[in-house]
Amino acid sequence: MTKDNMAVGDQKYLKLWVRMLASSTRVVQILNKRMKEHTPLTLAKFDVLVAIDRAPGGVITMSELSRMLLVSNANTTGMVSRLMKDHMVEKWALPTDRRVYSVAMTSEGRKTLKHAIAIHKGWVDELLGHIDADKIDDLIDLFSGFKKDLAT
Amino acid sequence: MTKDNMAVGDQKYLKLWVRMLASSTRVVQILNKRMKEHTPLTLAKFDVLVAIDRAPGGVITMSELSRMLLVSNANTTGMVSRLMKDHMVEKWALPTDRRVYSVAMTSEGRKTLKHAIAIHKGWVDELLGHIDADKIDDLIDLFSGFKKDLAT
DNA sequence: CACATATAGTTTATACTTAAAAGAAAATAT
DNA sequence: ATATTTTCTTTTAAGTATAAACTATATGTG
Repeated sequence: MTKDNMAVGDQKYLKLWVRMLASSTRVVQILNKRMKEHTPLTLAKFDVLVAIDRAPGGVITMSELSRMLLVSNANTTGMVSRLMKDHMVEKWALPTDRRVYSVAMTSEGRKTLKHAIAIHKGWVDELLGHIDADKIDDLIDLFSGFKKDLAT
Repeated sequence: MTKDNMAVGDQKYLKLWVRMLASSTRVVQILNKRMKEHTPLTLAKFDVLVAIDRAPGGVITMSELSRMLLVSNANTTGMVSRLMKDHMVEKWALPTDRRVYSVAMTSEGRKTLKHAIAIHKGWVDELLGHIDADKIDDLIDLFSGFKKDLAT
């Protein structure tokens, strides 16, 4: 049964969306609160460091960072500025194209991230732990399916 | 298989969480953009109006609104202020307890919401439409399960 | 009554987010 | 060569979110 043959007045997709959004909002709130309590990072700053860490060589441009994080370039400018003030990352213009900036972690950033990754994983395992493990692969596939279609 | 007997180094919960968060973030971005294009509301303002609409008699206090929306009281103050400036809601102190404020929609708010609800439902059906309908009840149960445990 | 405590809401300071406009540098087209 | 366009990033203005401090009111308790 797809959208096409759903009964008029059926609210199932809406109900699912409301609960899914409430769940992820709540998990984000908890992860953010714990991250602030246990590290010098916020969840948003953690996400930036993870994206830099995953880039080849640990170096990434501002635009690539925006794409990874699903945020605007304007937001990336602000996040990187705040992380520079925190001495977690550094940034320099490419000599070959001075419009482009490279961003990388400082040693303090790498050390902070290493700790944060470990405790973050534990929290996620805890907060999602009620989900049956034999359902997880299906769910991963389900959410992967969102990526494709979703143009604005 | 629960968290207790998961293999060391298993990243399945983390992978699931990353995809779930990316999916809901993307859907929120799209819904917000469309809401701003097609109504005088943002998605956050829409959520406030929906919560008021669901309250008995269409009247709700600031604190109840905060609980419904899973946001801080401070944020509710700001949201309601902006919606008052838009002439979508009104607010008055209870005569029996002047600390407490009642919030309700104006007729303009109700008219705007009615239109917004209809088009929002269509967008959700579209954006979640790739999910098999026979999985939906299970998924609703799954996300309902998040609510219970999740203390900070 | 007076004083302590609790409750409802707002203010302030800060962080994160976007769209739109602007700036700077590079690429392309005369 | 120079003008135009494109690309990369930042700035600006506004909205959304929180914690912590504060105001106002209500409710004890002696």
